[in-house]
Amino acid sequence: MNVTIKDVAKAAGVSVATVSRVLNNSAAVSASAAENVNNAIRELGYSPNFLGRNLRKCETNVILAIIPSTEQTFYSDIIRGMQNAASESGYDILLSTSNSSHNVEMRLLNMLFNRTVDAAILLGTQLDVKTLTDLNKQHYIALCCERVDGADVLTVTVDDKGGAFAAVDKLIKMGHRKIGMVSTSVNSLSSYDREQGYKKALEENGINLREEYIYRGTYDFKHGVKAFEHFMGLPEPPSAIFCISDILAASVVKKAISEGYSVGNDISVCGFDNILLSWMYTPGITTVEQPCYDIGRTVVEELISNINNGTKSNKKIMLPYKIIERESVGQYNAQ
Amino acid sequence: MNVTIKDVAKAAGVSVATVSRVLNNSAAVSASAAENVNNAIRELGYSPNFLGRNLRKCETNVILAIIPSTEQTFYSDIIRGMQNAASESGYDILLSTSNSSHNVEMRLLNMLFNRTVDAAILLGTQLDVKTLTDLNKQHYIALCCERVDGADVLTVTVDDKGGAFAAVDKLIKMGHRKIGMVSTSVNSLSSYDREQGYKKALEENGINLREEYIYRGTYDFKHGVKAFEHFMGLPEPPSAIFCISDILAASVVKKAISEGYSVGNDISVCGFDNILLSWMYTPGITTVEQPCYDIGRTVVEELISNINNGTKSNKKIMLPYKIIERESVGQYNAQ
DNA sequence: CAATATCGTGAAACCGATTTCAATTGGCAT
DNA sequence: ATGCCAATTGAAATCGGTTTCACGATATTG
Repeated sequence: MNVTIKDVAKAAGVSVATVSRVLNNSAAVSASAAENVNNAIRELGYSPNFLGRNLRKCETNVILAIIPSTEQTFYSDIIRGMQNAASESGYDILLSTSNSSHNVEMRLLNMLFNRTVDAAILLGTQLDVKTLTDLNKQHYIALCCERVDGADVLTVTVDDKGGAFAAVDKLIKMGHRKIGMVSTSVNSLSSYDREQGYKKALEENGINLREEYIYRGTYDFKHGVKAFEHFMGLPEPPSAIFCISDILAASVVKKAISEGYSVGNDISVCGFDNILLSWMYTPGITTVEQPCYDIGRTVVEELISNINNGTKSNKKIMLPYKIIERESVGQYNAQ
Repeated sequence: MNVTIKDVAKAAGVSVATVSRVLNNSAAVSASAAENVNNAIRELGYSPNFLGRNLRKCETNVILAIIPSTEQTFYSDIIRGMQNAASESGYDILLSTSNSSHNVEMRLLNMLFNRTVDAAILLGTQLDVKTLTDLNKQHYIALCCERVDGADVLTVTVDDKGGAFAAVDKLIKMGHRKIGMVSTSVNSLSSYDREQGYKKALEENGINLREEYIYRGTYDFKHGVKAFEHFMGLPEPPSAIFCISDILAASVVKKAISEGYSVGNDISVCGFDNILLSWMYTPGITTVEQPCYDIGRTVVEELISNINNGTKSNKKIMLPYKIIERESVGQYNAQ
């Protein structure tokens, strides 16, 4: 049924070894033989079976990227960066979603064990430090966007703490003293780091931390609404709210508007990520931009460099953020 | 270095054939032999190499889904549906993005030729009818969300024309007579079908079609802004605007608000897709919902059924839409 | 001119699994 | 005790490539 390298060899009147050499430019082949082979390939419509090839070479040139969910447009540019970097080295990126499920993640990582892919990139993971470190000893893996404390694994993230610090510091410089934060209670170090940045900004500006000003929920947009309700129920509601994601920020903004607030005047809201939504919203949402494309490129470049050199650099790379000013944040005005 | 089936066989004191039988439950193996094998597998930490396995079985149990871009959250539920349906049959879904590039798409489809995957699903494609039909003769492929006229290929979409008809008919029933449409000039039949639904609704309600009421750009959100400017520059601007996507609708709404319009009162805007954004926007955007999860499930179920039966049903399946009413559409009020 | 290096080539081993086929074993009926 | 059948089992073929190695032919060197 399918045309194999043997058929090509027969049609070209050469051995399979010669065909293979032509396919891979792996050794000198006479011009006439090469021409015969190429003609045969064209005539027969031959395409090499990668299962045979990969089995022999013990490599697939495929890198698996596991994303928690496709719900956030956030990953779009990261993936583009990954794919560009990968294709420059002859690799392909395959995506799969884990739905933040430990079981699904393990099932997907099985593709590493069974050699379907050469490496895996985890954009957020449910695995613990030990599992990750062990995994990294046997295989090529990397963490992206979400670090894991103590895991000795190649990791590329934005400067979460720095970005949060800069955003909150900016709010303070604009006169805000009562600043709420919408964070998560889930086991996520990016949230934790952003909280640290928030706290540092308060501290450096001589503002006391108030526990009731930190709301912890999940990444789900519904928690933006709940956070806003919580803050506005306080005796002294904050005049500005810093959110660990644009989705949560948009949700806070929506609720604020529906309650009759003028966002950017009565209350300021700042997000994180700079996804399309923050640009499109009315009012535009001030946010901390992640260098998504570069994050994607960097993690793949480092990973392929490890593969090619047979090393495990396990670098921890932190890329710079950028503050994007829009209309959802304004000068503090005492009423 | 790596532990193979041979190592397991040696450790368990049986032949590789017996190990294989245990791995696949393919034939009767004595309880004692099975136990030895399982112990050896556990002790050695053995995981079968799928390249060898797949090479021999001529199957990978992997389906490739090619999405034009990850930019639109729209695909999230479709992919979830695909993955659920796939895993029920022991398949995995791999995603890749083509960035709407013909070249990238062909490079990805190469995974079909080289047997890296068993089948491919195209969510939008740059390929022409002949290429698709030929491809479908040699391999298992399917179209999802975006049909191609005349392509004899399994296709699953929403009822684009029906959804657009219902949305525009609703606008008319609410008193609107001057209705703009934001469409695309790109080669996309979903846009075309939605235009047909728009035209049909006008016709059935005895409203003359005005060419200047149809703006054609691309899917890029910037075209929402341009469309709005175009419409408002007309001598008789429309009182309602129907958009072929929520992204474009949100962009129209943003521009309208920034121009001082009260969306839902001064002007009505309706989208298509029902992505998260349409819910989160202020005002909430009235839209036509696609049954994304079911679309994903259905296309995978049909595809796997084709693979298992060795058939090519090439069905054209159209799933029902649902109108979601929010605040961006209101009764026509003559000013 | 002899000795040696280089080039092009094919036969065969190999990657790691599955599957066919034949052989061995044990149980049961006669 | 003999014959027959079913249940286990392993040797070997196979999937489709890549790569090693040996060999003959040609080119280069002293």
